[in-house]
Amino acid sequence: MSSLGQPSAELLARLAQSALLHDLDEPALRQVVACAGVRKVAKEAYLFMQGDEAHSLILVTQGMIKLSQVTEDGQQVLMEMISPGGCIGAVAVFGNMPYPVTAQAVLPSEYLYWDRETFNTLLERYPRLARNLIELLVHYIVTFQERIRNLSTQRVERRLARALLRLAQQTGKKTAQGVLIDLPLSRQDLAELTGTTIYTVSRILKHWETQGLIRSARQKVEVLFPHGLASIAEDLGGE
Amino acid sequence: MSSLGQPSAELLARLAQSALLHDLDEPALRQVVACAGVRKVAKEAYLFMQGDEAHSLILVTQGMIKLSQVTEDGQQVLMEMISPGGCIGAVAVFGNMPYPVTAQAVLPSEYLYWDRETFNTLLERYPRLARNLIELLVHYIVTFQERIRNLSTQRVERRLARALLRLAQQTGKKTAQGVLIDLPLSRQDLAELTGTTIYTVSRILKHWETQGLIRSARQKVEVLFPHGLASIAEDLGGE
DNA sequence: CGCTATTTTGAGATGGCTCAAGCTATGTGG
DNA sequence: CCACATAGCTTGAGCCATCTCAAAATAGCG
Repeated sequence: MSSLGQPSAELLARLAQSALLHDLDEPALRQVVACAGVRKVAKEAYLFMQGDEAHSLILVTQGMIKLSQVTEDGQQVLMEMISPGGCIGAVAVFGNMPYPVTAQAVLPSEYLYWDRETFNTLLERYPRLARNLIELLVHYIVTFQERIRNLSTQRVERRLARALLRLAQQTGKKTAQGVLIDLPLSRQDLAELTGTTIYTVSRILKHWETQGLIRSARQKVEVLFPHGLASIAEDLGGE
Repeated sequence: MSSLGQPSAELLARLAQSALLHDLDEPALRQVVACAGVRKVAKEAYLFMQGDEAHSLILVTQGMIKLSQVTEDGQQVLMEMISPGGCIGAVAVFGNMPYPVTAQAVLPSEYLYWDRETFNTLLERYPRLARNLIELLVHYIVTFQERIRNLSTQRVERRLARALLRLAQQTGKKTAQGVLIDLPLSRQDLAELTGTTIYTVSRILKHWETQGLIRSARQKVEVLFPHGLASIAEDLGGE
């Protein structure tokens, strides 16, 4: 394991803002970080595959990680895009099960990791850490409930609008024209994220493009008029 | 608050098997239970409404509680049926937010409850409790992920088959002919659970009934041939 | 500069929704 | 104890959002 050595103040400061490590006191934070390993991965690299035995809990510090699942019959479903500060593997590590998802870097990425036992020890030593973990899990639950609501009751166009808005907020980068979703994002990804097909995604994006709501290209979507998308996402008859 | 007084050994034994309280040592269990209140509610009664401020964490001991959400545009979605041993309110209490669901008893029910502060104190005192809570949340996440997969990739018939099988397993009661899902379960409930309409549910159930897979009546479904349902649920071309 | 992955487009099929009625247990008040 | 009211369920017909499949158009990349 490539250890951290002496973490920079800058890194510590950023870690102190992550969902997992926030509000730990200074020594606790240092101690927890000292137990972690670091790793860099190239774009496209897999951190682990669905079904792998769960060695470690991961905290993303750079890049973007895509979590997806395969159904029994081989269809892909994109569960989550994890940006820096986000956490991976909690379900597997604390549910004592193999990883339920496959994790793949969609950008060059960097992360800290703790192995199961190490983290469990830390968890008992620092109640705040347990607390953070609980809140993190709760946050996942709320997100998933929302997604279930959307899938159950909304049609594709609205689900797609919501997905884009969420991504734009999570990874958006201001440009001259609007907000660029700053990662390679294929039609395939969007389809797996919203429970539809690439054909439908393509048609809807095209439609929005002619309305000037977005601009899209290969693996790229730029939101030009978030308000317009929002009014599709929330109904109430925008346009 | 109506306190428990001296809990019966029988009750304690049952509590010791619940997801929330299992594997606590005897004194811890007693202490935790001593801090709880008890309450009984009639069939149809609401424990709380979506949006209410979250006072308490609830552990169901008798009956059956239905958790549902309303979307912004007023559509109902049934999130979960909680049977004895199950826990309610964790998301709200540990996410520091109002209840994200409405909880209604579908059978005469009974439950223990702890208020937020009390439980938080207990949580710090008994690491095992925190552990259980984490596992409980993880279990929710896994369940919800599965539901998202189903909604994203499977058609209604399969989703319905899966829902019935799960319910039969959770609350099934052996009868002469098969397994009766032992609670009032309307077409409406099934529709909200699987993201479809009562019309489609009705047609599918009817179809299955002519095949002898199930027997259904007003608010009632009895699974006669689970294997048949399972082969629909898993495809692989049963029949 | 040809290859391959991605995206678009078209045409057709269809699962599931909508809406409108009719049906049937169940319970209720007279 | 009956007749009516009601909540829950079924049924039919039409429609349409979305999927499927096939094929063409693009755009990076080696």
